[in-house]
Amino acid sequence: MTSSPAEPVGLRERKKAKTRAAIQRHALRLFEEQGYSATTVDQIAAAAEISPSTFFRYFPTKEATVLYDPFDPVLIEAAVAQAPELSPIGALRATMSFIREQLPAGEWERERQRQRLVFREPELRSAVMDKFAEGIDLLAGLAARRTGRAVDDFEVRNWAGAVVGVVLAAFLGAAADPEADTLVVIDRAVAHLDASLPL
Amino acid sequence: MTSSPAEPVGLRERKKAKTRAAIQRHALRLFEEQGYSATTVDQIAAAAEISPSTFFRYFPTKEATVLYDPFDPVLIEAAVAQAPELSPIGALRATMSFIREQLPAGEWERERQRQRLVFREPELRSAVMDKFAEGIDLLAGLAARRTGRAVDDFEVRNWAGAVVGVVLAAFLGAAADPEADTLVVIDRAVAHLDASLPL
DNA sequence: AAAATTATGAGAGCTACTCTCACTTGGTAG
DNA sequence: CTACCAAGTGAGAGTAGCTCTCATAATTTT
Repeated sequence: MTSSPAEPVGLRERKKAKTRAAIQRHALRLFEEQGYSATTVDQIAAAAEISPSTFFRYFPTKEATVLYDPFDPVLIEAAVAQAPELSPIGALRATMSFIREQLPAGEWERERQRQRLVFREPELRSAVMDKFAEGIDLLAGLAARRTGRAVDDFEVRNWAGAVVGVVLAAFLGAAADPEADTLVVIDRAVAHLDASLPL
Repeated sequence: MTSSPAEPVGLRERKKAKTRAAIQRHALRLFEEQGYSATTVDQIAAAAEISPSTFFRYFPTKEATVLYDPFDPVLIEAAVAQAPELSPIGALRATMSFIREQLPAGEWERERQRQRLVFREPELRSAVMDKFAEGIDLLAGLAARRTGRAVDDFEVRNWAGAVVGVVLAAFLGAAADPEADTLVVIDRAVAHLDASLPL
């Protein structure tokens, strides 16, 4: 029984991780160069030097190559682990500082590229929206734990919805302006919301 | 003051409207009965007694049969037309009362069915999320006009994001509970937001 | 080194969606 | 009323995403 996504040990595991990374790298590059829908799975497979059928063993769909984010679970963990005396928004903002400090510059640049791609291509944007919906549950859970309220408390859920909405608006704004620093824009947005709708 | 989409005049137009309605009706019925992905376009076409190629002349994609809402533009128009002295949230709430009063009971029941379907099927949910993103622009425009601010004003966009987020959270909650009255739930949510984050 | 496990590739098949072309039907002008 | 034009339709071919199966090759394990 293999364990959780720590670091791959056997040769097999390492090879798999490498193949997965190669597929994603080439996919993102091709999408950037020729656009998302103009790029076929066969092209990605050819670039990554695997067969098309192998592609689908690594990613369930073409769009998963863009949506897949190995840092996601790490961030959630980091958010949960923030000092318990912080308010929900405080914890959120602290997590964002954490990202900025911890993530190597190269990784962050790639992450930005991914974001631009996702918000530019309509097909991908709708897929991402789903993640924002999940975010409501996630945030409600986080806030409930910190404030001692129930997860399905009306005010908690409403608050979580407002936060996600504000972040979404900030993202959409930042995606349009390539100069904008996403994290700064989001921080400003949640700070402003927190000032009038704290929890 | 038109409460329903423009009425077709010629025989041709009427026939087209009828075909479109038939396709959508059969599609929704089949989705309800067998699930969305288990239903093929060919089945829908057969049920509506048209050829598969004709299907795509009426709807660009399979999911469009669920997403297509002829009342959408009517609602937007209604929202814009609300008394100018109302606050943005006031106008929004007034528009919802308007829906309740104007829409025949049967139509509203069908609309609820559509909503349930859309939030249950993951493929459809992500498609709908895109509409919420559009909603931010829409609301920002509405609010900007009513308050005399710019559409890309930071507070206006942030407010619009919060409203959409809160509505989204309410929708997700209402979709889970078949007893809930969607309009009431949404009204409560925006009222609560308005109390602390007015514009 | 043999055996058990697992990754891979080739290929067949399904479905959403696009495009072209010939045919029919509704609207209209003479 | 007829004759013509425009618009709606269906048949069929083709592309791409995605699934499934089966034989082969690679990696562990014994």
